[in-house]
Amino acid sequence: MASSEKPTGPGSSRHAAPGGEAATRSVPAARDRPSPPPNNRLPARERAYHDLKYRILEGRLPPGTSLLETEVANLLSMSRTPVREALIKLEEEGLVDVRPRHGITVRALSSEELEEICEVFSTLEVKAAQLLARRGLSDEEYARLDNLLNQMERATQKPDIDRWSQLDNTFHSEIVALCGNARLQSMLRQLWDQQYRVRTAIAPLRPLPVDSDKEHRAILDAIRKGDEAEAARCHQFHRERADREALALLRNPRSA
Amino acid sequence: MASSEKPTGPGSSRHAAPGGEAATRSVPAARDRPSPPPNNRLPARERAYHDLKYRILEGRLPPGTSLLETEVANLLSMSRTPVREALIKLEEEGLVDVRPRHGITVRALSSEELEEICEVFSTLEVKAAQLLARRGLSDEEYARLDNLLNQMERATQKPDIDRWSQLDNTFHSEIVALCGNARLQSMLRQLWDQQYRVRTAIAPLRPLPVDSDKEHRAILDAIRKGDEAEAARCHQFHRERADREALALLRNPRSA
DNA sequence: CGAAATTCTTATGTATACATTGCCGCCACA
DNA sequence: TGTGGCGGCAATGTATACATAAGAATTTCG
Repeated sequence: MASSEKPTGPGSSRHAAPGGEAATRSVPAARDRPSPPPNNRLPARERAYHDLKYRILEGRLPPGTSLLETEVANLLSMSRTPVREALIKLEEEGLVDVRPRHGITVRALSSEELEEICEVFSTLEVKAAQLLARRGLSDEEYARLDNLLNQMERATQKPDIDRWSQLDNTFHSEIVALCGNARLQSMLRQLWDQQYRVRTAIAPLRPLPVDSDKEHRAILDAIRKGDEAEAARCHQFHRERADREALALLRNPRSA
Repeated sequence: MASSEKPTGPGSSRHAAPGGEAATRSVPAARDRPSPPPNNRLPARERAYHDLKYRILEGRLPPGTSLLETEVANLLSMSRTPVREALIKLEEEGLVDVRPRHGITVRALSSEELEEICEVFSTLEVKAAQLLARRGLSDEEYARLDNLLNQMERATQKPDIDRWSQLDNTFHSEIVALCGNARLQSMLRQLWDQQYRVRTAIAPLRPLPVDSDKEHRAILDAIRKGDEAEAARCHQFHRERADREALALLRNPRSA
């Protein structure tokens, strides 16, 4: 629920950056690589928030890093006040721990916590697929998703895992974005951020995603047919398999 | 007006997590009436946070109320700094809107938003029941839940709707607390707070909860048996019926 | 030598002063 | 009468000064 991107705000059109990219896509591709902090004339608090979040997600402030408020303020060349305010948000979002006399610490997820997050994440994403099946897809939307899957299959064949991962993120986040429940979307977004580092860490280690490609097809077909139960089942199957795979990769530290 | 706090004893927050660092965040005896702000020697920011949250949930700051930072600071007899920090958290939790030159506004949920929240809430609560069925219940835990249901049935017969509602909250929050997923629990807690005013508003209007009593039994039985699918199905059925009822009550403004 | 108390350091919590900037109303002009 | 610009106001954003209290270090007493 980052206040910088209000999910539903009825009249909440924040003074958008003069970049003017918002109007092209109806839905800002929710989940993807973290965007670099906007250098615009944003208030310092926002700069601090985005900048810190970016550094954390990118791993430039790795888990366990611990800094004093003053150090962060110096790092960002501003006073402690906006830094504190940004840190409150980051803490609320679960990205940092604030321990009153020991500075702030970039949160490291234990594998239990990661599992908990995965569980919630999957539950909600499955729900999104189900809702989308209920809501239905326009031809245009279907074409877009179909196109994504085609690209992914091509990426699998090359193979270009990096590109595939990116498309995969897009596919999943599109489904969530289209499902029509903004709250669901924003909660997933937050959980995504919390997992981000881990996911990117294991992405290159994954086996060729042929299974995923097939499962994605099944999900899209079920959604297209408007078969809620089937969509939920397919998506759940997909998530469970993928999460099992991911958690296994994490436990086997073959990453080094 | 029996506002007897602490319905759950000190033994209820038994998290058998292997990691010893479970003390990251206090486990606020799940879901219940909002507790009055602790007058202890808490930092001002915390006082502001709890105090405002309490007032909002209790309806003493009704939706739509709008105040300037300075006004809030005066109201709470402290400077703007801790107030701002508290407001950031409240905004992040979706309880207030902060519009840069117009002060803060206590958030009013549209019925669409409420529906969205319900959807997410139900999804997660059903998951909690499923997880709990998987994890299993100790005899002591079962006895406690069983006891709750007995009390509820008695409350239904009297009838004492107020007490029933309170027990109902306890039952549901116990299930969530026992399910073992702390993240799930905290997200549900937050969604609960967002719905709180609405729920309490319609609670007295509901018909006699005989259906709910039966459904609760079915849920508890399924959990006891360790039948995940059945537990999920029962809980989902329960939630869907209850939510439908609640949303219908809301649309018919017989409340006046 | 060890433990406890006391002082000392310093990070944080809070207040306040100051800068900034959006907003409102007023007035000139068409 | 409607519109657009301008000036003043006042609320917020930010910096900084100060109070407080948690740890750390040191010293003293057993």
